[in-house]
Amino acid sequence: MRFGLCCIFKNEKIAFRTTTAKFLSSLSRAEQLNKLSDLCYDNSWNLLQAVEIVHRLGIGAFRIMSPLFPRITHPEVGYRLDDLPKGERIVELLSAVRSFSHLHDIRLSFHPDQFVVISSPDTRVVANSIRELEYQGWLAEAVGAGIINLHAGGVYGDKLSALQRFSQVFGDLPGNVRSRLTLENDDVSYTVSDLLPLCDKLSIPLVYDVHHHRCNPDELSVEEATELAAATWHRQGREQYCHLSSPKAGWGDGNPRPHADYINPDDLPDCWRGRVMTVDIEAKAKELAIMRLMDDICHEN
DNA sequence: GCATGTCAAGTTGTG
DNA sequence: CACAACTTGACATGC
Repeated sequence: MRFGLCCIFKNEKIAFRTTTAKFLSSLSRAEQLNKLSDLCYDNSWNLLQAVEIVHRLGIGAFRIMSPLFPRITHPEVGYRLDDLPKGERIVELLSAVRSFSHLHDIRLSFHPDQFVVISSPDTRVVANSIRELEYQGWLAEAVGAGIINLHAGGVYGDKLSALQRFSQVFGDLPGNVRSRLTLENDDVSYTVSDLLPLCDKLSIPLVYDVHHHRCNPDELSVEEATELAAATWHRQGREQYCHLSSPKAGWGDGNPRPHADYINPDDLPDCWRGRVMTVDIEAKAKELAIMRLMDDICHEN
């Protein structure tokens, strides 16, 4: 079992930068591109540092934050890498990330944020989502990331119609996105059993989030969901990918959805132990939570 | 410096 | 109806 870190660190000195469209719009175009160039260069450099640190810590996967290149798909202040003064040096850094990750078997992934909804009935939302996915597909190719993980989106009163729209848009996505796209069960709407038929039909691997499953259960047990999700990966000869977190407020009274700082080892399903799989750890204490969990598992028995 | 409000974007459930 | 929650706070601004 390999563990994955999501986006940022708690203690390590890695700080990804960002900016706002509002601030950029106060600058001339040349000033915008200069600022964005520095920022994207810094973020690419930090990404290379990040995968090196991850490897040093014995962590086997890393989720890359979506806004690595902030506002790149924004309608007013958006840009292309070619537009940036340091564009070529940025490409070299991305290439270095790919080489390092490949050499040391670090699995890289993306998780587009909540604004990417390809099942929306609103065509503008879908168009924006496709633009964002095209950006992430290109970036994933550049850094050697194999996964772009999405939620199914809203229900809009009818899950089947929503999934039908998902299916149609999926068919029109560029190949570098489609080959990386995965679907994850969420904590309010779509369960593993909601998604499995679509995953089977479109050959989309299913990322099984056990915390979401516990918040939003279906008729499947954790063991069954694990096996059924595994099949969607193994059919393609790929290693299964899952998500794990612990509830900040515990499993008793209160909202179990917010994530705790650390992982309670009891929340790690028994049937995951010893499996060949990747488990992204969604915990506020970031790499510290992963280190502690690996330590806890070591000292069990 | 440091505190505070703001930041492109969607959808749902809760109080 | 406002707001939190979601994979994740960082930055701009004003004192």
